[in-house]
Amino acid sequence: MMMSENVLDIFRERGFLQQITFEEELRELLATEEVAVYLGIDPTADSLHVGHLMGVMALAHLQKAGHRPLAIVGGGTAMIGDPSGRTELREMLSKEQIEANARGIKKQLSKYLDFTDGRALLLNNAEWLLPLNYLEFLREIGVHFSVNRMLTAECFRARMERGLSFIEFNYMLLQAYDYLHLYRKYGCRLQVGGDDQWSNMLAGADLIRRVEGGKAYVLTWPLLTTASGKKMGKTESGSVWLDPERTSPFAFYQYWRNTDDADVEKLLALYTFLPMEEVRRLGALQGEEINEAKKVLAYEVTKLAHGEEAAAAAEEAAEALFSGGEAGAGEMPTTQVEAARYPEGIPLLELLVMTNLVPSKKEGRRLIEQKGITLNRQVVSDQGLIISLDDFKENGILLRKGKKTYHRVEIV
RNA sequence: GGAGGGGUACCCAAGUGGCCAAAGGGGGCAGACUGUAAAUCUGUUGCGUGAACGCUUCGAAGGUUCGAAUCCUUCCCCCUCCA
Repeated sequence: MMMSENVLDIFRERGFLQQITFEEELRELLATEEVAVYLGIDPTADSLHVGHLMGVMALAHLQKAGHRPLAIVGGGTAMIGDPSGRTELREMLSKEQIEANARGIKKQLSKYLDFTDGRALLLNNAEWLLPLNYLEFLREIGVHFSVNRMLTAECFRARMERGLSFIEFNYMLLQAYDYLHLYRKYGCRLQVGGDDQWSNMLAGADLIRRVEGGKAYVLTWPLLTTASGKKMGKTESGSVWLDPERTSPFAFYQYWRNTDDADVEKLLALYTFLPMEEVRRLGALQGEEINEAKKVLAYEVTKLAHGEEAAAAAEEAAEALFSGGEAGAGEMPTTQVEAARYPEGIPLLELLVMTNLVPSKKEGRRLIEQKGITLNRQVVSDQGLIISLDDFKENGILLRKGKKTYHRVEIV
């Protein structure tokens, strides 16, 4: 296999490297062979969210470099719940639920990975975890684990304070077993994941060594928080999803567009495929100019997730809205209201609640009082405002909450 | 199983009979300033068409009282120490 650049270098340069085992050996391996690489994904919903994207990008880089991604949805392990980084017992999912989620996830992964001819695989670990026999498992796998050692692992230590159930304690064994299984069946020799998975992943590589005498590697990337300390992909209103039904491409675009100055370069490196030269150039822009970089970031990431057309539309809509123009009707959340139900016109407060712009009328009143609501770009000051049906233009009316939240209302 | 401590709003945390829809902080939302950034400052932060008032809310259910987050009873959950 011929490559000009080792994936590890790409990883390092773009910020995907936190910890790694046997770096030189792994580098050599990645340079000379096609390696099957394991990434675990939690199937807690039928869609990925931005928090998953780092792993997806990592796999994409690996695939581009000629390797074979194995994305594993933890159907079996989701029935247990990973204690890492959690303070409470995770909720468990039903089998049907997990299968449905896996289908949704695969569809999204296909935008980043090539699944044709088995060049990448999406597997459900329930397939090999469910048939396990407890006694056999203990004899085969359990013997290789030292409780003393496990307790020293960071992921359990944090939980010692609050208490850890036995079922959660077993999570490490199962994930280790996954790796072993993939090693046996697919010759998988690299597991990648977020740094919180480090001990679980090491346990797997260890198990492979003990049981099969095989050599397997582990690589983690840093856990990302934004400059303002939030988890990547989380907003106040919840996760930013890849599913356009959950997070519209416009909202998705805006999420990236509103990146902290300090994060732009890092995010460009991690979440786009732009050459690093370009990433650095954009990241170096100062003051107002860095907005250019944010636009590129938003456009590129949206393009990957939703396609070029959607990205362009989102960009255009944003441009129009923030520079005072009118955006196309399809690019922002829209609510349709039956005219017949409001012969007298529609009270604005009701509309605000209806569109989910505010959770209650009380909150709506507060917003109006604080000049936070705009109707067709006019600040509203009358809390009792009733919008007459004549005010609806061709495109309906445009509500704005604060500076960035837009919502269109049409009558039908 | 035994002994002790504790469950208050989105989170942390005060409050131990009325002045409590509940201090303070964090977070959120909005405004000003800006660049759709950050920082800062201001306002706001249970619901009901403003105030008054009403309704729901201090783990759950009952009870005492003119009046309960606060007192009593039972139950549930969490933590610490012991076995």
